[in-house]
Amino acid sequence: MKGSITVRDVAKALGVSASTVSRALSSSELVAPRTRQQIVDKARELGYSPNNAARGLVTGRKGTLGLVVPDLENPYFASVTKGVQARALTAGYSVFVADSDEDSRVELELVRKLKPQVDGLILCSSRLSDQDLASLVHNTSVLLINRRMDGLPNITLNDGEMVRQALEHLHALGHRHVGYAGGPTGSWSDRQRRLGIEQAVPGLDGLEVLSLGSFAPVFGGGQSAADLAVAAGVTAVLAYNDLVALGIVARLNARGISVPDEMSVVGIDDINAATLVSPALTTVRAPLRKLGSTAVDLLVDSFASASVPRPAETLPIELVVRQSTSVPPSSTQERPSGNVAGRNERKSHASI
Amino acid sequence: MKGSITVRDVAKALGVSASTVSRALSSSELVAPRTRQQIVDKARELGYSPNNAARGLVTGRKGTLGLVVPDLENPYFASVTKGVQARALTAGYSVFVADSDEDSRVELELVRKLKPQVDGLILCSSRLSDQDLASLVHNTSVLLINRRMDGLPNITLNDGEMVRQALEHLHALGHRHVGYAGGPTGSWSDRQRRLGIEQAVPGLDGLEVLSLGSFAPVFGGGQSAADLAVAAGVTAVLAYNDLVALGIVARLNARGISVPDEMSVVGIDDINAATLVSPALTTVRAPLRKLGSTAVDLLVDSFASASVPRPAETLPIELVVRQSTSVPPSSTQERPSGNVAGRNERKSHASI
DNA sequence: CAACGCTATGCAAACGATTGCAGGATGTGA
DNA sequence: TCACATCCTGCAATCGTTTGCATAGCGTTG
Repeated sequence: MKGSITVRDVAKALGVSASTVSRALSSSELVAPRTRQQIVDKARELGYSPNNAARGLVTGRKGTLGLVVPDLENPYFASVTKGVQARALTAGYSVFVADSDEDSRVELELVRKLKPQVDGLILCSSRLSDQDLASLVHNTSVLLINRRMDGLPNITLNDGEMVRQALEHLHALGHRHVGYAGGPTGSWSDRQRRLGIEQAVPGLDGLEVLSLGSFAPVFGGGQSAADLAVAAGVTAVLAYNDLVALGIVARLNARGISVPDEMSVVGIDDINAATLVSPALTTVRAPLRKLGSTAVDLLVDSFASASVPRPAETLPIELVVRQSTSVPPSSTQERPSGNVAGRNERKSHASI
Repeated sequence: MKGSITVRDVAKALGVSASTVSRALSSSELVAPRTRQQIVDKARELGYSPNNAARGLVTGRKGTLGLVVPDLENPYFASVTKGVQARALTAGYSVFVADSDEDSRVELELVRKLKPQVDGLILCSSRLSDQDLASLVHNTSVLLINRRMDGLPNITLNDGEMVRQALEHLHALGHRHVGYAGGPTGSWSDRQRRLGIEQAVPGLDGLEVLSLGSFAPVFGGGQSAADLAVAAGVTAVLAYNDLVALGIVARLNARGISVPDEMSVVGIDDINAATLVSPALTTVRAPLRKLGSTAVDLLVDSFASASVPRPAETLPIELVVRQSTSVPPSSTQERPSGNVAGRNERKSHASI
């Protein structure tokens, strides 16, 4: 900060002017090749690195991006952040990371604070209301992850395809009575997934999907969901995400119910922890890092051609079969906890 | 960004000079109360917000901090990052987060790039060589987490106390033959822990601690360590961190060796995943978020009184007993895999 | 009433990089 | 050898803010 190397220092060391140094390091064609090489070498030798603030002052381009996530400790967002960070680095941006702690008021404050400091803002699974979101559009480039809003560039996962692949897998194993441990109310992704379930069920002969309710998207949420699944008498559970699935598995284990012999469990996301537990979790892999890196690409593209927003992008996903799913217990075998909840009469229909 | 309001706009609107506006909005006492009120009102009315880049250019204070971690997806660093972020927010700083991907060359590049953009840099578990690190000291305020270097403010966990509490716990349960699944060679923390083991063992009657080797601080590292532990014939393993411990537990489970009945396992850190598995991990809790928030405090303090560096700080830790530890199997009971490795003859001595 | 002191304000020079414009060096062709 | 085009390079202004210095205005006091 104090005695840091400036473009002038490099210039003086070579007996050229500051402007030549500046040109040599950016718009390469306007300077003689030999001079340029000398400058580049000298700059590296002196450890020169441009002062972004000063550059931003004249160009308007600040070289920074902002990323707001609900919870850095959630492995989902950690992976997305990692993807954003890596891609931003190669694209020449530094990134401000902010954690809203799942609080929309904090998120709004963060966005306000970050806005004037960045070239663009990435909002991941934003908890902001539509109108708050809309008020940002005017002065800033914003990109949404896991949320859609007209006029804003965004990127989402194919939620419908995720649940379809999971259900197909369970159906193929022979399961006909499946519970869905849903995500938080108001979650855009959860809505998409319930929609996807409704669309997938008719194509899967004899399959019935029962909503177990809405749960916090964390380990504890899964623990509560587990008991409801047992009570409902389903043979398999599809969870909103891996953390919920892990909670379910843990709770079933604790109750002495074997996974997958007595109950199959499928997660979504394929976070790292999915392989750390036993049985390892069958899940639908979401390319989380790619979600982050693509977000950066789209945002940076939108700087160049602000007028032509790319169509909303959807990333491909993939089922990963591990040890938490298997064929259902033979129908003659009695379930330990009994089947108290009346089973839905309708066949081949999701009661979501 | 384009037509944003400047201090000059506010000045013109009131017929005063830009300097007066600047002063009114910062060093409040130098301007007449009435004028100041007018300026403040007008500024708010026009929606003025200062351009941080321009301010940073002249004051040198940029209002930003930089944080470099080896891997954002590692829950350890995710928690530290969360702590840093939260504390920086209340202290009025935005924070650049960068992920070095465990690569010291990448880390050096990141540091170079971040250095001129921030008021201070927090390096967590830096992989940098001492000389690279030393070269940064000159121009920048740097704070080290989990590493000590003379002249640099730093904060570390009490590694010696961590292993001591873990060993005391195992000793109290009756274990006398304990393996240590160590961290990566060259890790400052691992060295401290081995030192701590040597110091703790003499006080624990009859205890013998055997080094199982050095392992990558991840799940896979633990899996390899597990087999060595069984071969060494120990009744308990202390792991370098929770991820290693989880790997050990998983591998033992896979081999049909019961934890904790046949082998006890203790981790370090208490990451979230420690409770997600079964058996839940007994571990030594490290206050990771506090590690991050304290780091910010120390760094910001160092801005004010650069000449008086605070003494190196060490955070308290705490043993958390869960289900992965128990009394050792009775000595008459034969271990499944036999005890092939000759047991160290020395009593009450760590062969670390 | 004059001289002095204090306070509030303006002027202008920075900070470091970029960029339009002008001018110097060089080479080519007549 | 001269004119002219071409290609590099330097000068200087600029971005928005802060801040040392100068000064105008005012009140106070002897």
